[in-house]
Amino acid sequence: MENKLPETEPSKGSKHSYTRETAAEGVEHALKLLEGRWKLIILFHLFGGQIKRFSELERGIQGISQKMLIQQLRQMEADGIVRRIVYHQVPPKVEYALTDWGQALCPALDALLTWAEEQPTQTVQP
Amino acid sequence: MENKLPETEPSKGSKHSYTRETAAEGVEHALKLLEGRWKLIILFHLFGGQIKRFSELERGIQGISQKMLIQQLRQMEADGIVRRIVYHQVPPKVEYALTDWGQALCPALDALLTWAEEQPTQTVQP
DNA sequence: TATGGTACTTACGAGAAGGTAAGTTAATGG
DNA sequence: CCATTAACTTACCTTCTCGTAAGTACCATA
Repeated sequence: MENKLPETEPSKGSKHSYTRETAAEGVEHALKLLEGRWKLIILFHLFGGQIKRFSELERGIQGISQKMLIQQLRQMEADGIVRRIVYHQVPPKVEYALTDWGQALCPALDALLTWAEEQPTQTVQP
Repeated sequence: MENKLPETEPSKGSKHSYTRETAAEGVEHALKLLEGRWKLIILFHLFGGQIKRFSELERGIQGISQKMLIQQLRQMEADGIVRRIVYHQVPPKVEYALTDWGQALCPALDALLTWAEEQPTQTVQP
């Protein structure tokens, strides 16, 4: 049984070569950066070069707590996805933006979104 | 500061149009299908049209328990990613393969892998 | 001296996810 | 009659994630 897809395994043309294990690890590593109840929504608030203050994000994201907002932002900052810009003022002002690499997530998320759109409707047999 | 990426937000050319919230939900939905300690490694064992028995997967995946293997396979089956082929024999024989849609994950995972490869090396300031 | 605004930080608890180990089923060969 | 084999299933426990709620620091203003 042959399959007609142009690619049957990821990374056929990559500069790296992967085994099943290292490819899975690589993708797992990428997914770990995106896992977290609030990361994607934060990401989408910052895509397109947008720069937002902490309080703007807090107001813009329905249901998030300060603790979670800060936690997810800090993780993404540590991962190199988010840039933190501090103004030394009182009251404090801190802005958040994506790094170039963070912005580069777009096409990848787009591919996932497109894939998800094609999900066949489930046929449930009783 | 301008960013040079051709796309600044996901799904510019999609047949669907997304708000920040619906796009985030869509990607979250896609990620949820892939989350789980063992799903990716299973996926990579089945990519390329491979068909494997339960016991082959069990032997091929280092450290997985039967409980987890079955759990993750069943979830992916319910999600339409994995196909389950039962032979009515004793002792039992059950094979697992990817659906066409499951195979179509490849380019999306490839995009993620490529993105992850480009992660800049972190500069940690003491 | 008291109040407010912004960006955090901490303590505590509930629930989900994952691990280990043992049990179940059903036909077949000895 | 008993053991074997493959594919599960169940009970129980630990660990991780997330949520709520409250507190902190700093300076400006009234």
